[in-house]
Amino acid sequence: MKIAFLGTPAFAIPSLDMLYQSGHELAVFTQPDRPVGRHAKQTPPATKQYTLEHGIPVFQFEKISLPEGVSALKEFAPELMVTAAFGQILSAENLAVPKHGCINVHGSLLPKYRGAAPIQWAIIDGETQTGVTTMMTDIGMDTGDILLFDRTDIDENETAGELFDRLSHLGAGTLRRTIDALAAGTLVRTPQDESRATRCPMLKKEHGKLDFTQPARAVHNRVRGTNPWPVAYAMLDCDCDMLKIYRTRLSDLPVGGEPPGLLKGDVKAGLFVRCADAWLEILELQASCCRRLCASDYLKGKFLEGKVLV
RNA sequence: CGCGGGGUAGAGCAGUUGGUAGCUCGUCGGGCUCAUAACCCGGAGGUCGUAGGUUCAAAUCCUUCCCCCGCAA
Repeated sequence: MKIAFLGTPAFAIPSLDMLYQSGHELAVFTQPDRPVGRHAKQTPPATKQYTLEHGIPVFQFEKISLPEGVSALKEFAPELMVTAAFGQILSAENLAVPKHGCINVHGSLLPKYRGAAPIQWAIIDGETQTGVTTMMTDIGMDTGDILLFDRTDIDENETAGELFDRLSHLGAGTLRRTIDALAAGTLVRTPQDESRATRCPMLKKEHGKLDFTQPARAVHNRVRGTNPWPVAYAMLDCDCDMLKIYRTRLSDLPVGGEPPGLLKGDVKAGLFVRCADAWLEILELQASCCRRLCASDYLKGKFLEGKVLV
């Protein structure tokens, strides 16, 4: 089948690869190269790199809904469009191009977690199960009819990055089954139950700010859900240094009347921060001057006992 | 040339009124102990990122370059 694939970051790669390996005629539409890193080096998105390695035509538009993008799409004349973490809103004009319409691969069990960061929010909210849904894209934000889905459990310590990776591969399988059903004419469209719909916002840096007056599990979920981006952080009150916290683990250490944010621990025992109801063990962190370290390494050269995170 | 922090034993750090290096952990050996990741004693391990300069003398002052990291984008 002639398919226009619209996707941008690594999440889209397994789906794109599946389509490529299946022998479909592909063209990839993605975002323009963006400045990345400390020196703002222009970097192509993951999907573009894939196309360059496999000789697939690639088009980059700031907004594919503008006339330029629409005409490029029409020129390719796909029978089907597939989107996976594309990052742009499609117009009715875009959607009208392919006769089979547009299938979106979404990282949640719709209608829950519509929007830009479903995987991270599922973890931040402490969900124990999530999945991938394929749906017919319409004008709304992830509101189209559901086609197929796959469920998966979320591990108690799984990070957003790890879940991202798993769901991207799970989604490739869901997409394959969806396209097979489309080709076989057995695809069933199920409207979303609006009463059960939830929407999640795009993640911003501020979403990584930790609040130790919350229960340890909530803090733990925040840490997991914001790794690898934007990454949970807190301030060391004594020297105003920012600590990024990459990994934590729930702990059953006995609690007394300690204030929230209090740190304790040593090289042997590990590093713990007091949350509303319990101590949370900090496993991996990074200060602004230093590289990322596991807590016991960090404690070799620092003495945090009694200091407070805010 | 956007702002800033940093490169010192295997690891994390201290040491900048210049006088060839210390701490914590690890590691090796010994001891204590019913025993131990606990405790005690001792040892090994560093051309202090690179190149050059100032000086009787540089981890420490000046200059070049390389690399790492936080912020901002």
